Amino acid sequence: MIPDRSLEVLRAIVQDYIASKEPVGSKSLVERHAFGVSAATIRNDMALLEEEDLIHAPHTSAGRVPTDKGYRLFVDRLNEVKQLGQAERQAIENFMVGSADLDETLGRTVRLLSSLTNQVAMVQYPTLGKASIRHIELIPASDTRVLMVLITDSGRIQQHVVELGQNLDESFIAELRGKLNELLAGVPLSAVAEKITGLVASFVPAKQNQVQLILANLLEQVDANRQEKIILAGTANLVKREEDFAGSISPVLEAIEEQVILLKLISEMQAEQHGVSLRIGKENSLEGFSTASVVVSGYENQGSEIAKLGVIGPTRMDYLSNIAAVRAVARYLTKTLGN
Amino acid sequence: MIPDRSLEVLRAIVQDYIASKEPVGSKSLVERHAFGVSAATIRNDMALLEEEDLIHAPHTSAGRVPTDKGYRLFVDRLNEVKQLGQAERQAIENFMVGSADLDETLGRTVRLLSSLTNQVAMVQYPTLGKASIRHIELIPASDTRVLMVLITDSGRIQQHVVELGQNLDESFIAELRGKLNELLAGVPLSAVAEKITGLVASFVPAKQNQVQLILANLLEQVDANRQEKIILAGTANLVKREEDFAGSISPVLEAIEEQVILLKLISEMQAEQHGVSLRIGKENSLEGFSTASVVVSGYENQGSEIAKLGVIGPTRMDYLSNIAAVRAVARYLTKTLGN
DNA sequence: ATTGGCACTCAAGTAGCAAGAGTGCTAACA
DNA sequence: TGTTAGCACTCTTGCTACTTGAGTGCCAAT
Repeated sequence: MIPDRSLEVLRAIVQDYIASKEPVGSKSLVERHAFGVSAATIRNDMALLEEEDLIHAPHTSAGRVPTDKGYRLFVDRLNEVKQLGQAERQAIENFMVGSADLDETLGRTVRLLSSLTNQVAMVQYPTLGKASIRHIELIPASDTRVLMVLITDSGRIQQHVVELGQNLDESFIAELRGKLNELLAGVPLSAVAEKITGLVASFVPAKQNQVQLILANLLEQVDANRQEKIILAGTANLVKREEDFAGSISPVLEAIEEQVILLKLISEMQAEQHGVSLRIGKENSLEGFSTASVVVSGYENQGSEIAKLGVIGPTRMDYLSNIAAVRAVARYLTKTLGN
Repeated sequence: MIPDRSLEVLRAIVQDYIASKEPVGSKSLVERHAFGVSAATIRNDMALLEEEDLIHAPHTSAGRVPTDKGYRLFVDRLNEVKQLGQAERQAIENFMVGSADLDETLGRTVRLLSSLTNQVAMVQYPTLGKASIRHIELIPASDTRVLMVLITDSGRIQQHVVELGQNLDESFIAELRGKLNELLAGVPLSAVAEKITGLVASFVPAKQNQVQLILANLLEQVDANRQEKIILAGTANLVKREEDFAGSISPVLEAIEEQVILLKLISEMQAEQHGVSLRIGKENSLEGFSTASVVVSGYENQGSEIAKLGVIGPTRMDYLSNIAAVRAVARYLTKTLGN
């Protein structure tokens, strides 16, 4: 087992390294922290930590840098997660107040998280897997196009324009709207497909191809809810921190431009302690993320987790602050969504 | 006046510099281009160009680099703008096909432009200043909330949720919807405010505060159309080209994160030749954009320009290709919007 | 277990040097 | 007058060698 003082040394190394971004040596360590022992003793402890693969010396005669494993131990066992300061709490309150619809709320959230952490922030749009349909509206949008609005009981509103290719007939649209709502109100999204089988046949043949079109579009929209979406903010922060990433940041940049990669990344992360999930460096299964860390938390609506949010930054990040920020923002978002 | 051959030399310098990213000297110039004269003669020409502030030597014994003024002369007088290649045209077609609503179309457009130019691309959402209302829809979204959908004759659809604070009354909503459409169908957005004065008074007192709420929201949405919006893609390209920017890119990054700055930048650019507007380096009024160039073109709907799109990159960019791409994408977008 | 001492290593900075690219100028040339 | 060759000069770049300083690892003494 690793003795207590060695763990204290590890904690000091992580803290100093995050603060200074320079490998930290035994001498500066004893200067900055009151260990009550000499540098030579610290060196012995450091040798032990190195053996355990918790720290690592980039060069024979350089100071030490925490390894991924070292960071992991640091966050898991050596620290209480900070509470946010008063100023930050205030900032959150100010930011979130007065958001009306989901788009705006999530937009504000992601910008908030980015400015709070100075990292790249991401917010995933809620998945509607468990949601059900509250109402479907069909509105003529032009001579041949109809706007379909899908409202779910999670409060999400989605709209899409369907091109019918021929002049539309108000009464027919009204009829279809009535039938759809009668059939689908309260139906979970996952059950929509089976519910509407047979609906086409209930219309006069002349209208069947239009019905077909609209239904296909409806299914597409329901499906689009499984195909998730992420919004980002603060990508500029990545560049400002470019040197913090040991290697190149291009894999990270590419991931950020590719929603699919980010979604995969997020979906693999299940909440751990504090309700927050953390992947440090090589813990990320993703190739090229070996110098990046990801902090993610789920947020909820009506008691169940609907999506996730988090930040991406260099492994050399301030884990405690970032975890605190992600957790706090997730809570506020949950609260905001609950109205 | 500057002799023809000197201008040829300028063209050659710009081309070589864009290709190699290295200052270009007299010797390599005669090797790569068949001028039919010796390097010494070229040197004389270069001295002339330098006197005119068209090129500049970073160091006494280095090659020359075009100045902003040099680039300007190059694009204005020394070249035909390229036509896009077959492959690129095909890419545009493929990209744009099958976009249904405005959001999606613009989203595709901006990604297309980014991948075509390998620069940061931006697309401004259409301003609806001249548009008029086609239809207003009010849809109950939950017990106390109503969804307001605003459809304009430019095909744009906007939706917003209004919180009424008390249980809503279907027949009242229907009445309001009827009155609103009767009053506002075909009315230009700019005239909405005056049209609805007095509408509140036509309702029974018990409903007036709800009407007030909804109308306030309607006006807000109409106003939100003046407050413009820009979407971006390919910010990662900026980082890849970081070295291409002489100084730091942080001002550019900040501008990109701040919609307001971008909007200001764009709004100052009026179309010049080829329907494309170009600002090179210090021509940008914006502080910190002295190493960036911006290429912008307007796009149209129903014959009038409704918004702009373009790219941002280092002054050392391939102007001809980028201008061609921006122009082509703007045309395709105009075509797509015209259905 | 801790400590002081000491030899050793390595990165980073500095100085000197040679090579190469490019310039400006001048004098000759067509 | 425009063009050219030649040449001295400048400046960057890369290389090498050297020094310095931070930091280590080990050992013998406490």
